[in-house]
Amino acid sequence: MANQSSPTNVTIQQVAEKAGVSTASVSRVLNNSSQVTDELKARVLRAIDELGYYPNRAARHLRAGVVRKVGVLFADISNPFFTSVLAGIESALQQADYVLVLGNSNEDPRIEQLHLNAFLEEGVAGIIFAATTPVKERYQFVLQAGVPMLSIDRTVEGLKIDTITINNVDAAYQATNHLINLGHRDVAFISGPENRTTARYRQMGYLQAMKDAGNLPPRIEIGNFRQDGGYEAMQTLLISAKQPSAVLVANGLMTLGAMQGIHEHNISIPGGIAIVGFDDMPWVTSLQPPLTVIAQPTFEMGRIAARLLLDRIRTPDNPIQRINLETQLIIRKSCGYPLEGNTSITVDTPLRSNLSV
Amino acid sequence: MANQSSPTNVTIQQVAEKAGVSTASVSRVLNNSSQVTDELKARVLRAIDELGYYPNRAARHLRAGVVRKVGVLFADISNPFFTSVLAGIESALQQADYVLVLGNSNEDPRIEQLHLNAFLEEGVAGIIFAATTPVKERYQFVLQAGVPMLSIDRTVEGLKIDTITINNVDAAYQATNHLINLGHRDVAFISGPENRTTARYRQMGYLQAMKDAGNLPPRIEIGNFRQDGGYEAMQTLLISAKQPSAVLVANGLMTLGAMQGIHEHNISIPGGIAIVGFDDMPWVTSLQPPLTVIAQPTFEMGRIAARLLLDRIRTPDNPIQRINLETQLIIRKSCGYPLEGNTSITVDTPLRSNLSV
DNA sequence: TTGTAGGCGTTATCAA
DNA sequence: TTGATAACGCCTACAA
Repeated sequence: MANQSSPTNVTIQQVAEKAGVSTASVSRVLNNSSQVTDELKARVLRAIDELGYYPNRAARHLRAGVVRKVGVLFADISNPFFTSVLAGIESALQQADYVLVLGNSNEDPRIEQLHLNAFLEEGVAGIIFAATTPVKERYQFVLQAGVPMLSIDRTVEGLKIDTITINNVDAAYQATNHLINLGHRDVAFISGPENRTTARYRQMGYLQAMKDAGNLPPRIEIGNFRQDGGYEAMQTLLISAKQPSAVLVANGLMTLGAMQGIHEHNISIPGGIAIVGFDDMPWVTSLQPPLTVIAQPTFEMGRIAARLLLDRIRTPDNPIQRINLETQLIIRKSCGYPLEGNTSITVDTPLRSNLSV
Repeated sequence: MANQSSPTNVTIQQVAEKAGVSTASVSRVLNNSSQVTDELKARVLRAIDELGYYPNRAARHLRAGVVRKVGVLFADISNPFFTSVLAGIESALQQADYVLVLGNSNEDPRIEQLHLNAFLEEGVAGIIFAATTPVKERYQFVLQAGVPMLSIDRTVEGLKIDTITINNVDAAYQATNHLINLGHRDVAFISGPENRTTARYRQMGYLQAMKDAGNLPPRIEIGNFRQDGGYEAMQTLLISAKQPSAVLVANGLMTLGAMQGIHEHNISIPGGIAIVGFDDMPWVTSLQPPLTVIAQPTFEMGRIAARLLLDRIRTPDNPIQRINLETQLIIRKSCGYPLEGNTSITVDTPLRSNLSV
């Protein structure tokens, strides 16, 4: 009894016939609109059940002109950071009865364009994305098509769209400061690709903190935001003439690579080297020692992004919002205790934000 | 110049008018079908460009009755295991020019039903899912609607659908054997929820290995497949009268929890306790020591699942396939070296499969 | 080669 | 309260 070409081919027509009513009545029952006799309603519902009827969204959408569907385009869906954000988005969309269409650009602007086009054709009501490039021209056509976009995690300079990020500068500043307060003077920074705004801003925070601490000499290695990048950057630091006594790593995957590098050199943490990572990922408490990290509210970030986008869809002309979320420096054991007693940061307490992007 | 309610509201009509041709001609250009004058084509394309026209998929789908769109419904999208599978699916779908609609059931059968309904309404051509329950009746209605399903990671007994899993029994058997060959006699197993087929099969493999090794006494703790579950199960084992000398953990997140528990008790690995985990996740090489694990081919699993489903969509009446993928025991440093010299397992070599589900 | 027109499944308007 | 019908945007016979 396999269905031929088109799945779910029972229509409102057939339901109407079976129930002995008009299609209009069936429609009314479906949308439980106002006035329908209980008797009629019952007949229709029975017919629906017996036939295994499902409304066809394509037809609904065509008719209504409005679509409860949102496109989500990430740059690397296997990065746990994005995964967690995705979970937040999914949660909010589901609550609002929106469907989520997912794409992965894999950091490739070409693939990104493909997905954006597919989203437009699919008729999504809005798009949440993490841009692969900072070139605003690549994204204009979506806005021109009347589809609102929301940029998450990264910013696209000059593009007038809602944006949700974390306080990158401040977060890196505080983390660096934490290390400096513990007595470290040689604090290195493993950064990310320079065309990524997150990398740039975090680097700014790091540099500022080093400067404010009396012009300590900065030391920066650039990684690729992936595990191998963190590993290699750490190698470079460790085999250099003068090893840093502490290091701040700009994202979660690179932190893993860096840890591996440190272990392989049999250097103790925090005795031999102190380390602060980004992202409070599931594994950080299982590392040895448990990691001090800058926690981003990833799930919340996704939730807020989705809500903001839905608002925008409803009221397109509201003022553009750029939301900057607070991070939290979570102190565990990878940095040790004060070498000089002057730290003011408390364990597990959110930081004040006194710097902003 | 913000668009009102409906996005992308320029239609084939308007393009036709602007180009001074009929809608049929525009359509022909769009689907670059056979015969159209280059001159006409050029005019149409220009009009399309100037108006920023995008075809409306709802209308197309309504017309065509067939949809290049697949639903993916996972039980926990923030579990990195699923994330990696998802990446594989996305990759295959994108290649085939299919759109991916994502849902997260959060292990809740009610939400699962909601998503399945939404998928049907959305008109997906097929569904890939990880079942929240083993009750086949919950899924029948999808098949009755003519939409093929593919079960991934888990099986739904009695449901005649394509299924793709790993050789759970064999994998657990081999891993347990590895520990036994290293001289361990008290090997515990941290299992998962009993209504999950993966947990059941892995447990079977463990029990069989213990039995085959001369009826070694098994010891099983049930966790929830999440991090806290692994932590608690490990606590129970460690504070018990007789600590096991080795433990096998049934999934990746629980392994993290177990590691944390071990570290907190200041027990050395593998000296104090040996551990083998499931899933070769990004973090396992950064743990101290690097973890010996059973690696599932997660990305490939997703890819194969997507391809299989697309095949099924094209040819619905082909015989049902149940694909069982090989795993690989990757030996690192969390089990130590042979206490009695009789292991036959090589580092990083795929295992033979001599047991099957 | 190009145009006309009907219909895909639904909902909303209007009439009964 | 219920029914008939037009329209959403697109594609494809069929006609010109």
